[in-house]
Amino acid sequence: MAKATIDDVAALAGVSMKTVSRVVNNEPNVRPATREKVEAAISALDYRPNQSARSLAGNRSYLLGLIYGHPSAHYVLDIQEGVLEICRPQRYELLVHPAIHRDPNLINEVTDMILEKRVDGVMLTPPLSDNMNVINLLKKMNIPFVRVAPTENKSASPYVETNDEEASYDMTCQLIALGHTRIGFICGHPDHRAMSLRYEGYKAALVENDLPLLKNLVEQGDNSFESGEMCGKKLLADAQRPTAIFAANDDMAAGVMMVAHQMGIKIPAQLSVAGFDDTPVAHQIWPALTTIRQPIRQMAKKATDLLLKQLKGREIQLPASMLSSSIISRESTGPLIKPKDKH
Amino acid sequence: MAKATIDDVAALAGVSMKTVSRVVNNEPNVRPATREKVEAAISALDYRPNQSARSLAGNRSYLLGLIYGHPSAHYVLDIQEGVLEICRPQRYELLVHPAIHRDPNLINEVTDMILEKRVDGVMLTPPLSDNMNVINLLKKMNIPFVRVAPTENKSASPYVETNDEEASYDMTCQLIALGHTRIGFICGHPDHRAMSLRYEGYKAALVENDLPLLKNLVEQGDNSFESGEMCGKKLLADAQRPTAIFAANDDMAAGVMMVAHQMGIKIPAQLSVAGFDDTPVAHQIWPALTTIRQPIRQMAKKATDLLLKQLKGREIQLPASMLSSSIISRESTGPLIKPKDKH
DNA sequence: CTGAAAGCGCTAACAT
DNA sequence: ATGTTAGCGCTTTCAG
Repeated sequence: MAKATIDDVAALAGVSMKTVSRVVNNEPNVRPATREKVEAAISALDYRPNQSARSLAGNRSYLLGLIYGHPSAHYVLDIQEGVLEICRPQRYELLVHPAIHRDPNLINEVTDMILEKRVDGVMLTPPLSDNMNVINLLKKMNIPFVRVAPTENKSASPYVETNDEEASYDMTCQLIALGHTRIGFICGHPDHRAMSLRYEGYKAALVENDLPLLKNLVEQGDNSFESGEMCGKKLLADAQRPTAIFAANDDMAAGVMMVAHQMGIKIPAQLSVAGFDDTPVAHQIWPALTTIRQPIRQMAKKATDLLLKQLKGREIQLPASMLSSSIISRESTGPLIKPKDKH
Repeated sequence: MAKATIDDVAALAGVSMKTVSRVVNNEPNVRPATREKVEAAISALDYRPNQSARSLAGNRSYLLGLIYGHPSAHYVLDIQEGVLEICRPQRYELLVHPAIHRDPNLINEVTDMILEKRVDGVMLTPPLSDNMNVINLLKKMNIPFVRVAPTENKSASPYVETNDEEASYDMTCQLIALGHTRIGFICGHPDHRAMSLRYEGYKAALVENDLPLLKNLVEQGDNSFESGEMCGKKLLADAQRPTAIFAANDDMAAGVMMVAHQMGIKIPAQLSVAGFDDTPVAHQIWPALTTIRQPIRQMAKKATDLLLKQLKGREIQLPASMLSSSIISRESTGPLIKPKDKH
């Protein structure tokens, strides 16, 4: 059986092609009786509109582009599945594009996506949400786009965000409430601007609690497990070592825990460790890691929603949408146990 | 500036539309001089062929479908990026479809992908590589497909595979060589057929080394960390507990390690633990997990290559391709330390 | 509310 | 080696 076309359906239903088109696209101005007839014909023939033809005639591709640069597989997949959950029912498909941040070829590839694949809209995830080269290109091409968790130029496009800084502040306060005053912090990759907000939250909590910001308690990592190990080693080598370490992501926190284990430092009795992201490793590691969970999938869904609304020409009055992250308390953090004081 | 079309290019180059088409598609029978003229016009206008028009006229979508059901984000992303690496240069794009194994709606969704999105070819990853409903649908629809690591009906399509069973055999032998004779095994999800090959490898190694297959040393997990914890608890509660445990994936191995830590069992001094997959958790956990790494990305690349060859009508003489997995030895396994014998 | 006609930008088949 | 002619299956535009 050859694939049915819109003409076949029209013939079977005894209407014109255009009426079938109206039914398929849920357009108004079709009498219920006519609609039913057409729908019957559609299912009888198992008719499915040919996307290529729709795209060509309608000058729309029904394709969304996702450009991602995040190193974490879970983050990416969560975003991806969130997007699909929203766009599939509206007959939009997704083209995924892994991008290496700072890749000089990126601009070319994005141009290709727009000109050749004709994507109707684009989504950017961190750290690309802050990549001005891409943002400017998208604006120049006049193609709708949304960003997930941008930290800069927020007026450039609709976006969704989460309260990274606040969550980080809360986590730090929680450590302070447990009695910790020497709290180390491991910063994330400097290219990933959202990471610096996490550091801001840490600093704000110290200030709020009249704790000094000590330079030798802050190390610069790059989001990798290995950098967590290196920073952890430096922090823990200090005679006046911290009693708690808060890393800007879970991988680095896992690195700290690895080093602590190797040095025979007990967690959480002698050292509390906290991370950020709630990746799977967080609950699989021993002891299970206290961390912060971002609403990744919800952000992706909301962002897709904003993007599709743009495509449909609706003005977006509220370009931003804030979704909350939450602290997940596990076993890697605990109350400060004072070392025996000298008498 | 409006987007240039093939007519614009033809006009500028002073040739016919068809000649431009020939150049764009790298077809033969174009004089070098003509080709150059056309290429000059193409770059002058920054012309990019409209995919929708190509698809409609050529009755091809230049779209590949990836249907995945694997629970691990890294596995999926690795596959996805491997596919893109090969298909992008050939101007094919990828449509991703997360599928819940055994979802009754799956057949409908796949039908949609084929009929509506008109994908030219499909790739199936485990455990969908063995899903006969999908395989039969694909055959009925007469659409080319490849499978990654199928375990059954290997003649149904071209495929790529890895030596799971052999790797599992090797790992078990390695544990035996370290002196272990009571080696526990945690099986994977029964729906995931490749998992049972890992069990076969374990059994084969026991037989080869004249070791008994003890029922109370084998537990049934479901690939999750939590099931690893449960099975680990059962195995370790035994008075005659195993001195080594081999889990069919890393998540379950991590579960065993968690339980061991909680019970105060030292790894690897009192218990060796091995996993399978080399997920990130394997090297982030303490002590780092001995495991097996599959050539996921290479399998995806090879599979994409096979699929594209099919699409181009070349007969595939060698439908299968075997890529080797390898053992990654880390700190979670070590020699058997005999408990002090009673005198 | 419904329909007829005219393309969208390409490729395929067949000239030349 | 190059050009001509017809569509592909829809949406759009404009008429009724």
